[in-house]
Amino acid sequence: MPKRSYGQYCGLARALDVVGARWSLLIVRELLVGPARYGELLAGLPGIATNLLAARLKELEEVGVVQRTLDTGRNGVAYVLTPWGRELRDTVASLVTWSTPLMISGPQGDIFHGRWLVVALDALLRDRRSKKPMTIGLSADDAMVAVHADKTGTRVELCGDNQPNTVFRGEPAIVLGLASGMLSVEQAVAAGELRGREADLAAVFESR
Amino acid sequence: MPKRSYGQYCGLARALDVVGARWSLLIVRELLVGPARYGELLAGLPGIATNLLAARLKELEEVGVVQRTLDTGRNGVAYVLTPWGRELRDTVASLVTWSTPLMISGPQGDIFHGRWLVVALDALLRDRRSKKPMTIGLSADDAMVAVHADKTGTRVELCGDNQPNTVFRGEPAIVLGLASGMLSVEQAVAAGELRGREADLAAVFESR
DNA sequence: CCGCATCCTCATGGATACTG
DNA sequence: CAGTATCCATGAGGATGCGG
Repeated sequence: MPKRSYGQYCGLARALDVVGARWSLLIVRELLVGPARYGELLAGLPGIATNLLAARLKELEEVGVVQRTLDTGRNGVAYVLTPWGRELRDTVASLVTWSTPLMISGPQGDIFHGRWLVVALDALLRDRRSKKPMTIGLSADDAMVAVHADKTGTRVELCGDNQPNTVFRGEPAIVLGLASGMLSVEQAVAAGELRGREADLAAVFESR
Repeated sequence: MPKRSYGQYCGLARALDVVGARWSLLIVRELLVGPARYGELLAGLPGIATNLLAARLKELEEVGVVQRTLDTGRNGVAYVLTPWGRELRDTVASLVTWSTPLMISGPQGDIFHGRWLVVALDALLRDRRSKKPMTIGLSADDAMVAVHADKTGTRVELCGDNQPNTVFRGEPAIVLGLASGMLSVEQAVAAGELRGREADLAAVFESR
């Protein structure tokens, strides 16, 4: 909701009037993982200026995408997505899926947070009806894992090499509890599968 | 592809690095309907500055979303989406679907082009597996039409009132050739259903 | 005329300092 | 910790110029 509206009676244009501003969808990405404090958002959005985060949060709140809530337990406020805001999960997922050609080149010096895997894996694994076989690679600690998914199901393999972008090989194994269908955002967060290892995870990509 | 990259190894961030700039997705919207000349894009994107359109087209071409082609027939260049660019149809559709709460208030002075209906109707009617019943309203010339879609199928009704945002009523009729499943982008364009009446169509919205 | 390139102004974004 | 305030850099909007 930059003051700059496109002024077009078109769904796409109006949607972009609301979430098309720089950083807006990335804030939504952070909140798709779960409620977050201001400081956590700052940490999860490396590169954002603090005044911009404050401004975006205010805008997103005014238009009904984000809501400020009381953070019971720790005292203070936490930001949460409204039900309508949560529906942006589809949009975020489609962009993540679309971006795979941009991801296969590896990090290239870009910052990585394991937290982002929650959204990325959710997007890539969510609709297995699209039968396209895919391989998702990720490295955690000193191990590298490949998740192969096709119409026959999902297999997880341990790879010998730790470098991102490696050609996968190695013997099958079950690692990190990754299994077909378990990685809805809510499940992954609830299971705590990723929480503790966020700092260790290093790369995700899909080859197709 | 603003020079400003988010610098994050995250699918969403990299996607937004490519199509997150202002006007980029609206250009994609125009090209989803079909190839277009520079002047046609200018006309279809009211409010864009001509230098910005030129810049965006160059960026989108460099990253492989758009391609310049020879416009055989009329001599000159035409802009087309690459296969990868066409895959943004999913993203655009999800944003259009998400935007419906922003559309029910009506045009409110915003510009409207019937051409945009091709993308909007494609998005709203494309996946009838999501069984949510919906009503799409549109007015053409002096008639107002309601398309009701639910799990039982699609009905088209003619409404008595010409004003956008009217409560639908009236006797059933088939108007404009709107029928379930006929409105893939390609079909609508090929059938010329909308081409000739673009200037007449006035509103589309969904109530849910 | 179409397809841009240039120039100028101002809104928006980015970095950092500061405050309740 | 959770933001504001400030200042500078950058990108958008609008008018206009210009070559093919």
